[in-house]
Amino acid sequence: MNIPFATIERLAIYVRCLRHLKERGVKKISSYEMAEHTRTTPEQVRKDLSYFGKFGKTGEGYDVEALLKKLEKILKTKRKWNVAIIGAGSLGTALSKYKGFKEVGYDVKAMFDIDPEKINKKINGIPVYHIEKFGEVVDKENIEIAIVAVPTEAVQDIEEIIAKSKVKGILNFAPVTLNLKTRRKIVVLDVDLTQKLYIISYLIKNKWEE
Amino acid sequence: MNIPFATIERLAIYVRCLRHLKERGVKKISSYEMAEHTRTTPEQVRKDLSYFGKFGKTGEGYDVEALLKKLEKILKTKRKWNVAIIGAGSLGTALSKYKGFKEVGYDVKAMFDIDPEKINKKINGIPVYHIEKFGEVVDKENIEIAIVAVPTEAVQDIEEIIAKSKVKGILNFAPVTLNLKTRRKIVVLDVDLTQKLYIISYLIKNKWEE
DNA sequence: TCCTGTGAAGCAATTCACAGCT
DNA sequence: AGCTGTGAATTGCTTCACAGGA
Repeated sequence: MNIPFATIERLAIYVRCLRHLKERGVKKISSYEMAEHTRTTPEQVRKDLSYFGKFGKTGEGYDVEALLKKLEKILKTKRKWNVAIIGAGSLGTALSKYKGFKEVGYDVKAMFDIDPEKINKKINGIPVYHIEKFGEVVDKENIEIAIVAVPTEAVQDIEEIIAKSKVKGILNFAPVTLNLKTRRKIVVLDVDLTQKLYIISYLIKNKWEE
Repeated sequence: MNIPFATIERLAIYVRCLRHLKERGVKKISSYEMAEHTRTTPEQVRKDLSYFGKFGKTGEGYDVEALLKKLEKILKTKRKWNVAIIGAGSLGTALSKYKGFKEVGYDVKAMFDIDPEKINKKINGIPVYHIEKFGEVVDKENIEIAIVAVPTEAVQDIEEIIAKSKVKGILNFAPVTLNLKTRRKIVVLDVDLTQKLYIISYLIKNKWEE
């Protein structure tokens, strides 16, 4: 069966939600309550889950802890992932401080830059290497995911370096489409902050002024 | 006609792409080239544009500058927007430094926090206020968009403050669903960094290990 | 009664295929 | 020949509606 991408996106939100519920000691939850917490509908919640199995009890709802475990397994989120951040500027540094990553199993093992002032020092305890060492460090530290946080001008220079490395997935904050010339499949997800603001502007205009 | 949300999302990417092309002095572009630059298909590009009018010349393609202007107008991106950042931690600070925003017309006018060490000082030239002053500053500075960059624990405290203010749109970096109890429509867009990593993990697993 | 799980229906988005312009 | 613009076909996603278990 083909699982909708939108379902995967929501699954990640369900995991987040279930974690919060577990922390607060909530034991049971229905698809109705879940939907309220995640801006969707109960039917959607049930349908999303149904792609992967039957996790609920009729008339009762879902067991928070059990469902969380199942979803984490589906998303492969239970195991640890080693991450590198390319670009030790303000965004890269902010991301390296982000506690949320480590809490859920994403461990930033290395940062990369070209500024000699930054190289061979540590930022928040994370070693900063020259970008030339990327492939080498990726191998040594078993890094599977790279976060790209470099300015637009620098993207060209790092595309080839990434393509040649063994990295499997990229979270890209640079506002350009990465052009990875490689036979391997590399998963790329874009986070374009400016795009989000554009969309907000459009939605404001169309919700407010008509 | 009802315009697909996915179309709006792509429109923002087209704008970004056209800006780059314009800077590089490119005058003409076909839907085929556009598609290559934006990870989509030529048909999709043409269909997206067709919701808003006819911008191309048969057999020739699109005029980069003219198309850019049209799309900017559609997205209301040509006019200026005043923005506030709530949370002067590392993420908020990184966002305040982000040059991309100002370049495209989003002007960060104020930041908010509760830490007395930060209040009444400036970060990157932007004044930091106590969150209590939020409504007041929003009015005075004509702020329409708020960027939420506070830790999860702090979200509860700011939800009501935002709901009461005149803000029209929110870009939310906190990994929780905002619960804005207000009659007004406020546009909320979430950027959940952890969610993105979850999705990458899933996609890696499903592209690589089967 | 309350809530899950799921085929079927309905709706939305994408892709196809081609007419038509230059 | 080359490329746009767009109805029609197709694919994909969501919502409906209800059977069935506790």
